[in-house]
Amino acid sequence: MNTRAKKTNHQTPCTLCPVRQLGIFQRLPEAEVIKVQQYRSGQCALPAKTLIYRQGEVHNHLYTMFTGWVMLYKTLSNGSRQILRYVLAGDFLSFQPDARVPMTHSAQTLTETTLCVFPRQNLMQLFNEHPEVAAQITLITARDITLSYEYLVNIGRKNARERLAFLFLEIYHRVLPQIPETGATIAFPLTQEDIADTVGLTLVHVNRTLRSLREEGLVQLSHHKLTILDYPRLVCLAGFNVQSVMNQPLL
Amino acid sequence: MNTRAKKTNHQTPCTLCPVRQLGIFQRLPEAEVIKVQQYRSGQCALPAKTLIYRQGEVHNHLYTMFTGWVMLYKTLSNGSRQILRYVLAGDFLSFQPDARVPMTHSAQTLTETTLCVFPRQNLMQLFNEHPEVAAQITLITARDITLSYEYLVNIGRKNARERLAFLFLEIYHRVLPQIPETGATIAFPLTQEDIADTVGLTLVHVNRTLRSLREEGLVQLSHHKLTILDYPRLVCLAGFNVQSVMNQPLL
DNA sequence: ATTTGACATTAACCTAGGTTAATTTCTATG
DNA sequence: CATAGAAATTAACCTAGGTTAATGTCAAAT
Repeated sequence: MNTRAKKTNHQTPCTLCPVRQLGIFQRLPEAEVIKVQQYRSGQCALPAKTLIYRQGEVHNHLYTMFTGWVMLYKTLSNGSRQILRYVLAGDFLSFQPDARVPMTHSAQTLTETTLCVFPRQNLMQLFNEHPEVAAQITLITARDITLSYEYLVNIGRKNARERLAFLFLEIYHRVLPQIPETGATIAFPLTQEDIADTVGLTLVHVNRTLRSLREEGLVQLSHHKLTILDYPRLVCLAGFNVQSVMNQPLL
Repeated sequence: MNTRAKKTNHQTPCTLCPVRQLGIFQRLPEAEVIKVQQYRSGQCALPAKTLIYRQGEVHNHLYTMFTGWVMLYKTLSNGSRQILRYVLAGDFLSFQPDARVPMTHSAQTLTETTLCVFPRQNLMQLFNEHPEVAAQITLITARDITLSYEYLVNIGRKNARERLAFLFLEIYHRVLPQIPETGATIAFPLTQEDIADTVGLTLVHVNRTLRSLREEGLVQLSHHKLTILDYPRLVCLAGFNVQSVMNQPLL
């Protein structure tokens, strides 16, 4: 967990950034190392399983995902964990209302990850100078809420098979924004325990449910590869709607 | 449901608005009637149980709650319902990334409600002219996500008693931002079915759980009045944290 | 090539919460 | 004040998913 962040040798220009609309962001001269709060350059590369920030601690940076997978989660006093969201290329990270208030959740990399770092202090200045960026941030945040609401429905009102189907479709469409062909495969770095903590089940029941989905020829998940076998039936089972999962255009 | 919105006789000046930070908003010459899309003045009063907008339909207005209770919810194809959030005085309503995309959830009044209406078209203009407002909107949105994440934990990783305890504390603190004395009572317009659809249980089990909480002297809920009997034990049971529920100051 | 620890898999058993359905308040309305 | 519909309450029974625990598989590290 104490691994140092590495400044990437090759600094991608923001014009090539997956978050193109945020290209107005100035590259910043410094970044940070996890936890230790040490400054580095505008992009930083983190190994898998690195804690980016921890629930209950103050954190003063904003990030944009360049590559990799990050999960946001909360830990309860009884030790259980609820995963809130997976952060993928182009997504925002660590946006909370007040910089002085401790983070209400933790963030950890699932895979090797490259982040773009923005010190939080400049945020108000940025809003003043670039209202389009402010609007963009607001829209992205609104999208995040929409997704979060989908998660609420998923956990609150669906059974195990429906919950997994939804999660797979959500992730698929965020990784590859297209309708999958039969047999389409993506990398899927979550463990079955991660899946369980995302959809509000136990890992044992996730395993049972995965078998059931596999036996019915809906999806195949093994060795961290996810294959969509029957997209239409999966969409129907999950009650899935692409809109709720994708970033929307500007208003 | 087709009830007309009434233009309130007495138009409260924005300076007296519960959402003080949004005082920069111009009062607008027109507002709207529900669904029918008919325009009225800047504030409108709605009776209880009125649909403000419906999931799947395009909706072109933004609202601020002046008084009353509104719930946001999604309906599934199997007929079940997940309530996403209760909107109280000072909160935002109907903010979605793209005005052209149909709403992903519905909004309905629980009580008599007064809303302040802002046509969505002016939003980008507003961002340009008043970056402080943009920042404020962004912060409120960020707070909404924080709350939504609490709901995820509540539904995904807590048992029935914990879920209800959390909901009661959340609502209490949003209605009356203070630590309740023993015996403190607030109006609580939700039915047991509403509670069930909020916390991912059935109404029968909500009723059982309410009895259990009452018998242990934690809370009393009857005739739409909620009484907090043992705040400390309730906080402990719910794993409740006030920060996650309240609006934060400006950054 | 082995070891080690993290993941995945399965089975047996159990319980929190769901289902159904009947009965009892409320509360709004004429 | 009578009545009807909505909301609350309760009981009996049931099942989806949880718990525990044993075993198997895989990939990184020596």
